[in-house]
This record gives sequence, C-alpha cells and structure tokens, in this order.
Amino acid sequence: MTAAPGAAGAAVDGMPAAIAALRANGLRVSSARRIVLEALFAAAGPATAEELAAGPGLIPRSDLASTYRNLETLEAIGLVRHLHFGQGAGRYVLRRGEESGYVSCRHCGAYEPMGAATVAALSDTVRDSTGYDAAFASFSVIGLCAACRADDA
Amino acid sequence: MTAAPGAAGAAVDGMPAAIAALRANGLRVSSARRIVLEALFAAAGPATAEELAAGPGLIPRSDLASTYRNLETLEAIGLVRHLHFGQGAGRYVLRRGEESGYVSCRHCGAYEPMGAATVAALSDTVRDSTGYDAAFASFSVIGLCAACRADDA
DNA sequence: ATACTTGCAAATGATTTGCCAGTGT
DNA sequence: ACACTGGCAAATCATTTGCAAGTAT
Repeated sequence: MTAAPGAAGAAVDGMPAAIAALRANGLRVSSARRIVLEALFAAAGPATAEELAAGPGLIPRSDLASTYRNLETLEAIGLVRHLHFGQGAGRYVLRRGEESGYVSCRHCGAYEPMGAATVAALSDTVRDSTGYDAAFASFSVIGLCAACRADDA
Repeated sequence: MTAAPGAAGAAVDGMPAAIAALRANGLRVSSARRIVLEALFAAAGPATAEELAAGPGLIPRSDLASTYRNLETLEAIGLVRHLHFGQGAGRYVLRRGEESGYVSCRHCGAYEPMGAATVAALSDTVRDSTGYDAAFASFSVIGLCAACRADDA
C-alpha cells in the first residue's frame, strides 16, 4: 500500500477537511474514526495508538484494534503520518504543512523535531555515500539528549 | 548499565581472547556462552538472538532466554554490540576494530555498513542542529535501497 | 439492503522474568 | 560447596488477524 487512488495527498487543516477527505476516498465516517481524528487534532505531538484510542475525553474510547486499522487507513489516504521512535510504541501525527523528522533520546524518551533543512542534509549524506533513500520522516534518529548525556558523565 | 567495571573495552580477535575477557570479568565460561560466541565469530554479519542460539552447527542450541541474557552480558563487558534495524528482531555483532553504523532497507530488509566518515558527518549534523548525541552505531538509518526504490517507481 | 466497520478474542513476534535444577570454579 | 547459569514456562508489549454483529450510506 504505497499511494491511495485519489488520495487527498497534502494536508488537513481541520475536522471538516478530514471528514471530506474520508468521503472523497469512499470511506465511511464512523464514530471510531471521528474519535481518532479528534484525538489527533487535540494531540500536542505524535501520539500512540493507545493514546488516540482514548480520544480527547477519557470516557469514549474506540477499540485498539480498530484504532490501528483506522490509523492505517488514514495513513493510506495521506491524512496521517506514522513515526517510529527507537523504543516503545509507534506514534501517529496529522500530516499538516511541512514535514520533518525527529530526534529522540534513548534514555529519557524525549524527542524533538529536526526541521526540513537538517533532514535534507542528513538524507543527502546518506544517499551520497550509500545510495539509500533515507526515511528520516518516519524513523527518528535515536541518541542522547543533552540532559541525559550530562547525567551519564 | 553503561560501563562494566574492568570491562575489556576494545575488541576481540578470536575465541581465546573472548574467553579471557569473560574470565577477566569474573564470569563463567559455560557451554551456552561458548555456543553464542562461536556463532558470533562464524556469523557473516549482524545476527539475531535466535540465529545465534542455534550456534554454527544446527543441532547444539542454547535456550533463547539464556542467549538474550548472555548477549546482554557480552555487551556489558564490551565484546558485543547490539544493533537495531527499524524492522524485526535486534541483531548482535562482535566488537572488532572500527565501529560504523548501518543503513537498512525498510522494504527488503537488506542492510549495509555506512563507514566511520559517514557516521561522523551525520552525527555532526544532528548535534549541530539539535544538541543530541546521535547513536548511529546502534540504531541504523532506515530507508529504501536503490533496488526497492526502482521497484516502487 | 449491503458492504464497510466495529469490537472482542485470540494469535504473533520479540524479549523479559521467575524459578529451580545444574554446573563451573 | 556455592554462587553463578541454564533451561523451561509464563508474562509483557505492540500490533495483527479472524469473525460475527452493527451501522453508515
């Protein structure tokens, strides 16, 4: 599953646009999907499937299995991006605006965005020396943040 | 568990040296450890715990749980390096000579070393823009190899 | 009405942990 | 002898899959 036929592609600026994207792709607007989308819009940063399944409020939750299926669907139509931090569960974010990668600390789990310029520089280095097309947008760079580096010393 | 007291540190050039390193750290030379070490010396590249548990021959195998424990021990005394490729099981290699990182293909699973110069360049870029100390030696860069990129198009 | 979806249970794959019997030293 | 290890079973964690019942359209 690489590209969806007629996928919205670009970005989503709000619930209405997301709903429209679902309809445009012939997908149904179910309550489970609404919960996940609202949780994605409410999220402060990349969230796990489990966090998203709970929704913004704590009471209404959608099944985890369904959530995984829906996140996969949303990713297929280009509304969501799936990220992998070296440790723990995968995380999902809405695809809005410019893409960038993340660095995450293998010790404390903290993470922060790297910015398009940095990602581009890293990708160029990798491509030039190995021929591989690095996926920094999906797999974060793992390392030690300044704080943990200090503790270690 | 960051550094082992009196760890051998450097590199291993053969079974005898590995055995000596175990003894130097007050660890016992058990058959299970011999199997894993021999498998590591016989391996063509980074191998999974399951592959190593089988040993070079197929018949003599050590328990998987013990193998994980032993690999952890060997890593603690600096004989082994633990690698993470984005997908699938973690892999282990003997620590001999120069360290380098790997790039691996998220599609076909292929991987290849990046070389110290490339790793240094990547690390510098990451440190300069985020302050993080990237661990390219343990977590490989994930991407698409030239072949899979071509298939995709 | 009829696919598309959900929710629940159960299966997977990778690792880890508890525990007691076995064995290097 | 005795603490360190090995082996086996069972527990975790993240994610997937099978299916029957539910529901957008």
